Amino acid sequence: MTLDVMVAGDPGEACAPESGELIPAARADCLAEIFKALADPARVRLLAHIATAEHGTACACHMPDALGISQPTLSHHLKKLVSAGLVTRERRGRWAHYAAVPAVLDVARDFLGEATDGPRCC
Amino acid sequence: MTLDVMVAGDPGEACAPESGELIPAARADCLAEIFKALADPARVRLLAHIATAEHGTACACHMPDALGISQPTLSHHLKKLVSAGLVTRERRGRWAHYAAVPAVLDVARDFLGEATDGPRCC
DNA sequence: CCGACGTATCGACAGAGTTCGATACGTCGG
DNA sequence: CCGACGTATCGAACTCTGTCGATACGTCGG
Repeated sequence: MTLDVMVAGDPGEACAPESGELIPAARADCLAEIFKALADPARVRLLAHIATAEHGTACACHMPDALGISQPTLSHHLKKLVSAGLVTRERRGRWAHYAAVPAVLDVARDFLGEATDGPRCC
Repeated sequence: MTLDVMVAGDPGEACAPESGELIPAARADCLAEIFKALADPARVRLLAHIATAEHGTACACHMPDALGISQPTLSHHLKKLVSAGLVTRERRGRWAHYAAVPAVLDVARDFLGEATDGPRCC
């Protein structure tokens, strides 16, 4: 114990001490949850399919055929999207219709906007 | 064999045959790659830290301390961000400086914009 | 020239995610 | 009432990812 850590605190400090801001962990966790729901090609296509649907809603009956995945896999991916709050599920009779939630997508889009606009300077 | 699959092709067809459009697999794969790079709280904070830095670039020296992760873990996450094209790496002397790539972030933002704007109708 | 420093890579482990077949649940048609 | 249909869940196998300690590489200061 008490090793030779006598180098003290900060030596050179060649780079700026605090360049960028550090967003709170809660916000980072929420954003990561949204992005994690989109971290799969099948779910990206699924969201695009639902969001661009004619009436804003799309039923799941044709999706396995269109995406080339099995029905349980589709249900799994849709569950992920619903859990993340990106889409909502509504059962009409024995068909399930899904609709996108623009508010949650805006959260992710705003974050990317902050990052795209670059530093606050200039 | 030859089970009673005589139900033929399509029965009821209660829902619209083609509600939403299906984006090509290549685009979905590219978008999923970007979102996968952001599917972690540490990388979300990392990107925000880099993008909002004063000169557009941030060095990696203070990051492990700020995020509470070890140095190899930081290097791993930064490698993911660089591989996805979200940030670029530039070595100045023995320090590494990272800068965000707005063009790639715009790709993800545009996709979310399409999904947020909802269906083309109305 | 050599030690100190910042960074990247390697190996290993735990944990989560993706995929499918099989199966259970709820609903419509005859 | 019962079979057919669409959907959700379960279990299992495989892969991917996150995390760390240990270590190698390249650079600066004395």
